[in-house]
Amino acid sequence: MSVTRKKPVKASAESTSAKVRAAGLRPTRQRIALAGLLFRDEDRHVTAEALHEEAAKAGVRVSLATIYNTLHQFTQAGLLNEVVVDSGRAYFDTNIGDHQHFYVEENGALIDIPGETIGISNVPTPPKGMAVDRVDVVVRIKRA
Amino acid sequence: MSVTRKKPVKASAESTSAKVRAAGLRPTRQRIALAGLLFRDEDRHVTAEALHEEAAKAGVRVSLATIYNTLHQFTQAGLLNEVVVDSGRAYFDTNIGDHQHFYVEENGALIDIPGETIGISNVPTPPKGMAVDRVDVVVRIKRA
DNA sequence: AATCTCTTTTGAATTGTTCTAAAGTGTTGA
DNA sequence: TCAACACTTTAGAACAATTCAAAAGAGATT
Repeated sequence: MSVTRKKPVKASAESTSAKVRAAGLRPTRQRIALAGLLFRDEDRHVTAEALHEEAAKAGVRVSLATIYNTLHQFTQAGLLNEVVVDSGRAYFDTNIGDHQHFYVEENGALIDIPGETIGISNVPTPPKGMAVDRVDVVVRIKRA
Repeated sequence: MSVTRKKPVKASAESTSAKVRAAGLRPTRQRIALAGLLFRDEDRHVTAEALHEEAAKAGVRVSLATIYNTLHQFTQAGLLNEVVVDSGRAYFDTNIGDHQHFYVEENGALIDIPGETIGISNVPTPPKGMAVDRVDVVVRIKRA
């Protein structure tokens, strides 16, 4: 069977607002604008700094503090996932489904690996009283 | 069959010195002391800050900058592995063999998972011109 | 011991992120 | 519609982790 690649529908301003509201957050100018940038296209990966610049280029005036607040709120609301690949900066991923990443250490680029690609088996039972939150797989790649 | 758990031999001052030298580094007082702390016992995980404190308690005077230098040099020499589980601080692991980790987000603890436990299959081919450097698996756990 | 090179150190500098207090804005009910 | 309130945003300070730079110190080699 062919893999069903969900082509995201270009979100309208209204649906973006609705999405923010649905997340339990007030649809403020900033949040709507950032959601618009984040969920407009294909799945994407951003750092706070990168999104800040992108917003600036798009003519949206948002403070860096708000970028951080928003990224965390969206993450908490399940709209984003945080990806840990670098001790030094945080990446946020609009793809909240089960999947993994290639990480190009050289330039900090992240590339999605569809969730059904890699097989992970025999994840051991956590210590008493603990439960698995999630299993992260990062395939670090470099120039051949 | 039973898993062969290599019980590390208590490294002598001489062998520690030799280990540092073998790594292509001058066996200075600081490096020998840090190697002594790091490779004395079982496999262990440290942060720069933690090792700094530990050294202080052990009566070894080493600057934090040297801790960082040394951890990186040891890593580059293949004596340590860096583990990325937290965008915020770097962990170093004296276990340089193939294995994975449980990561307790709550308190930042790392727990080794023997390399032969988890099965990873079908790691996809990296983009043209790239090669897999390594595959990291982190099992994030939390209080049940 | 002289010399050369590699190391360590201190403290400043950077980077990424969070905090704080004040000003601003969405929402609600009269 | 507007007041009133709670939630947000903002600028800038504060922080934490790490790196850098210049000068002093210490192995190695002769």
